[in-house]
Amino acid sequence: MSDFLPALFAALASPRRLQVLEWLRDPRAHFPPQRDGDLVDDGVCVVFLARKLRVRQPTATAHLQVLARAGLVTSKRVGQWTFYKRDEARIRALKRSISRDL
Amino acid sequence: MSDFLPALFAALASPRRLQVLEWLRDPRAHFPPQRDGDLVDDGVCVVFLARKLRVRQPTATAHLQVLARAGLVTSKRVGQWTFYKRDEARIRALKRSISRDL
DNA sequence: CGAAGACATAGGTACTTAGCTATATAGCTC
DNA sequence: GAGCTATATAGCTAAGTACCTATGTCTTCG
Repeated sequence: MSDFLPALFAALASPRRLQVLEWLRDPRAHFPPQRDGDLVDDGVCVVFLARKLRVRQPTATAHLQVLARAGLVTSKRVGQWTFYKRDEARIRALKRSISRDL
Repeated sequence: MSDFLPALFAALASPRRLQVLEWLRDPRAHFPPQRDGDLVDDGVCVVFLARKLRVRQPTATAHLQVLARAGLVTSKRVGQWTFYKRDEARIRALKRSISRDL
C-alpha cells in the first residue's frame, strides 16, 4: 500500500478543497481575468480563491498548501502574486494509484 | 461535485482503515479460519481485525463503522459475531466517481 | 522613498478525531 | 439459568484541523 495515500485522501476530505479543485478545472468559467498572469497557463491567485471560498486569505493559503503538499496543485510566484493551478499529470497518476491500490 | 466525496475521502484518510481494506482484499492470506462464518463469503470478525490492528476492540469497531458509512464495507451479523467484508461493487462505483469528478 | 497590496507565518480558539476504559446487550454453552 | 464471549455504546482525554486576527516580508506604484 502506497504510503502517500493517507495524506492524499486527507487533502481531499474537505468540501472547500474539493471545490477549489473543481473551480481550477476551468478557471475562466469561475474567475475574472488577471492582470499579471493567465488564469489557465499560470493559475489563479490566492485572493480570488479566498474571496470565492468566502474565507480569509490565510485560511485559503492553508488549504492551498495542503493541496500542494498532496501533489494536486502547483504554485508559481510571479511578482507579488502566487498563482495556483491543478497538476493534471500528477492528478492522473494519483487516480491510477487509487484505482490500483484501493 | 458529488457531495458524498468528503466523507469517502475522510474514511480513506487513515492508515489503519486503508490497512483494513487491503487485508480484506484477500482475507485468507491474512486471517485464520473462523468457526461460524467464511472469511471470504461472510467477512472477517471484529476481534481478528482488532488484534491485527493492535488496537482495542471498540477502536476497531469505530474504524469499521466509518468504512461502512462510506460504503466501502458491509457488515453481517451472525450470532454473536459481526463479519465485515469489502463491498466490491460499491468500491468500483466509488473509483469511477473519483476518476470522473477529481 | 512611502504607502498600499499580496501573500505567508504565528498564535489563539473551537471543533473533530482516535485512542482508551467501563459498561451494556445479546448470543453461546454448559 | 449462569457464566462466558463478541460486539456496541458511552464517556473521557490527547492530538489534530479549521477558522480567525495580527503581523511580517516582499513587490508594486505614485
